[in-house]
Amino acid sequence: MKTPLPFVDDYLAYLLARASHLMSSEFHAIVESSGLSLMEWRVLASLSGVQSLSIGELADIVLSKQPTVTKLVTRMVQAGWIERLESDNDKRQSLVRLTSSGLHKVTPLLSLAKSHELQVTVDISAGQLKQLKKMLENMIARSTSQSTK
Amino acid sequence: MKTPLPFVDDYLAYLLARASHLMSSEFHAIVESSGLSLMEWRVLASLSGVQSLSIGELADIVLSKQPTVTKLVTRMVQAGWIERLESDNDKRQSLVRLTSSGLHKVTPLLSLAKSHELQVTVDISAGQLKQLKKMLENMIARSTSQSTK
DNA sequence: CCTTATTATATGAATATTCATGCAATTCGG
DNA sequence: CCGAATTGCATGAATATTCATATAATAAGG
Repeated sequence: MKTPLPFVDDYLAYLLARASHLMSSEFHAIVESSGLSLMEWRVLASLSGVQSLSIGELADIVLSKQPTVTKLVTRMVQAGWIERLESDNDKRQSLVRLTSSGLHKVTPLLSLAKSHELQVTVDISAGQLKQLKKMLENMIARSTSQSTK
Repeated sequence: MKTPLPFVDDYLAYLLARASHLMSSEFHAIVESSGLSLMEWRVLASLSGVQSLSIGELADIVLSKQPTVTKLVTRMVQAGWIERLESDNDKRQSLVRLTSSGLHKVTPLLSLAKSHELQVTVDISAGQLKQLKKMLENMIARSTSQSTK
């Protein structure tokens, strides 16, 4: 039944993309019943637990381009979930933080995300999961160190 | 130096998204010098080694929505890399296959993709890499079996 | 068969993303 | 310090994606 896909089947970039897309879109079903898009969820989750982030930091974290995030943030400010504030250190920066409304919106989702992760990884042993995460972290760390060198 | 990100740091969906985004955008630098976007590369790679794929199959494989793929395919047909043909079995389907121009375009990239994978995973042992891929495949397989039940 | 539902794709309007660029604030050399 | 280069963000125009829907072909039920 399974279509053989000569190239993509064993290609790591594709497996990562597919697994990522899978987890995100499964969780999207949960997120959208809160009236949030995936990108909005990512922004709120990124902001939870920190004082504030700049547009640039946010763009890096949510894996989007700066103009995209500028406009996304504008919409989310209008929705009342986040607010802008100016930086003391660097007046070029536009900092963003959760409002209490945004915090209220994202808090239940943080738990739901964790329990979704448990569902998805139910067949993987704790040790294996730790290994998996460590390999992903290493791949990510490798690149950030390379770009610094 | 590393910003602590309370939520996303240990969240599997995020690690996958980040690792995936990383590999794709690194390879994007290679792909774009061939004048291809990432989605165009995915389409060509998906079509290489198979006779043809329908729009729907393609949309599933390249992780996009059907209308997106319909329009992407239209552009790629105009560029001469792929061609449409009609299905004998089901006249609703619009099949797509590589042209010789498309094959010519994608062939060198298939090798480059493999060698890029080797670079990215150089710090991971062969056994670990196999494990990693297996876990990703299992996650993917789990979902497709669930949606069928 | 014939009707009804379903499936595969296309398409137009609405929305979002991206590219190029501009401006203001900061940093860097000398 | 001062000018030149760089950085951070915003913005408008171009492009791409998405949603809703339409159409045609197939499948399913009686």
